[in-house]
Amino acid sequence: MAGKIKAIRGMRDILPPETTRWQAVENAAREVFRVYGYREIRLPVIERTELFARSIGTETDIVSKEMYTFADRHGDSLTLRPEATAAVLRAVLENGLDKAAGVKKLYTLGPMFRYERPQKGRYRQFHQINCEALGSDAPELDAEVILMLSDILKKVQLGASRLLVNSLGCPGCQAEFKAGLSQFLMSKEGLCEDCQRRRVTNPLRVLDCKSVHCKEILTDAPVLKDYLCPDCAAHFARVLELLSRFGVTYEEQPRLVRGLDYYTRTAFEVVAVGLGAQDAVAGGGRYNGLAQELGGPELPAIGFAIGEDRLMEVLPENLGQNAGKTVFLAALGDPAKDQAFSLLQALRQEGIAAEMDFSGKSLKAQMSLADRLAADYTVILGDRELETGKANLRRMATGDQQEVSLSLLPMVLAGL
RNA sequence: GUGGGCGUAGCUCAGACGGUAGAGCACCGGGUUGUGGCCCCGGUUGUCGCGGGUUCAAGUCCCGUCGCUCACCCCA
Repeated sequence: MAGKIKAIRGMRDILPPETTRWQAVENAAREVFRVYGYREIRLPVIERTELFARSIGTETDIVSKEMYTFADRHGDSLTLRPEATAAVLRAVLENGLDKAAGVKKLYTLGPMFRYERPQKGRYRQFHQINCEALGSDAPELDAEVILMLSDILKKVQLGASRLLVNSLGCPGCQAEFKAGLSQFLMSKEGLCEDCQRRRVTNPLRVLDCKSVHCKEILTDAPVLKDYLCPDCAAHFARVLELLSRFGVTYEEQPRLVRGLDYYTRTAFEVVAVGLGAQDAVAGGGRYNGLAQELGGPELPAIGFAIGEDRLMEVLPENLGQNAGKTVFLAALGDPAKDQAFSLLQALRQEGIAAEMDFSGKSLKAQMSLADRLAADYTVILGDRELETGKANLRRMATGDQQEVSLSLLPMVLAGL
């Protein structure tokens, strides 16, 4: 144990049967994306460091202290992606996808990396399901994206959760709010150390400080909603109206600002109960200025990320475990084994999950194995069966057994 | 980066005052010369995280170290 090489800190193996649940979630997401017109994009997990620095914001925790950054052999500074949006946008601009007609709807799945101290629901390599809709500032799109997220979460049977929404305004009103907030914060004593720094560098971040003392001070801080310009206010109202119309329950959360600098207007988060401190299973928002920030054209967009690792923690244990039937072939003696192997392949070609033992176990041991593999049926094949041309077909749940002609077995099993 | 808890068999864990390592589960075999799940019997598995110290003797005490975990922070 001492000398064995282990997975590195904050990274882990996801093993069966757990992987079945992951597949169920990913399949559900793909299906929902399909009906909403989203298509998959696959991206590198490494990008130039500058991409993230410019998009996420140098003052954010992600960029300032959580990135896996290293120099490659040519001395270029590269970073394991801490999130997907910047990379999606880079790919869109680089490949000219933004020039296509209509709203560009993309999704992507995969690992992200952040160098943080691991804890429950927080890993250094974690997995996200991401979607991005680019090319429209219409509030209907905001609503659609949130509805789609809601559909996915419903489909995977997420239990108790809350949807928090807020509007961060456009650069215009957000700047005004920041100024007002800044003034307010500067006039206050006793903010925590972090917030004293943040009130200068990024006053919005102070709003979701967890310190009870800071929260107290913030109770009569200016509220973003009061600062929204008419356009932003109307946009937000329309989004909320649509959510209500489709029966999505949400909570307005005026303190929700999120950790990335690029968000504008709609921001939202889904928190699950029973997850401990890291309870956000999904989060997202609009990022109208990001494309230009990255040297592209004006390209209003909105997206979200689902944290798969966290989501798994609260989903039903048996998610996706309703596989089709399994057949086990128990063979006695070499001639029967040989025959069984042919049958094994015949069943598999029919799409039936079939297994047998190659090691020459006793029938008892093979039955036991069939049981542990959760076989629904076991075919027993020995010299006697080879002679009569009929195998014993045993239904494991009941123990009922019947003789079936060997040549008919694949057909009979397919029909069960 | 900061704090708390914990590191004993593949897994979950027990090991009062230091005396030379156990249980359950799992796994393999037998009870049934060709029939699983229950039951019974037998068997395999450990550098007691690592290093050092105290001691006749350390899983047990002390120091250090590494790892895991939860929380702060932050976020998916």
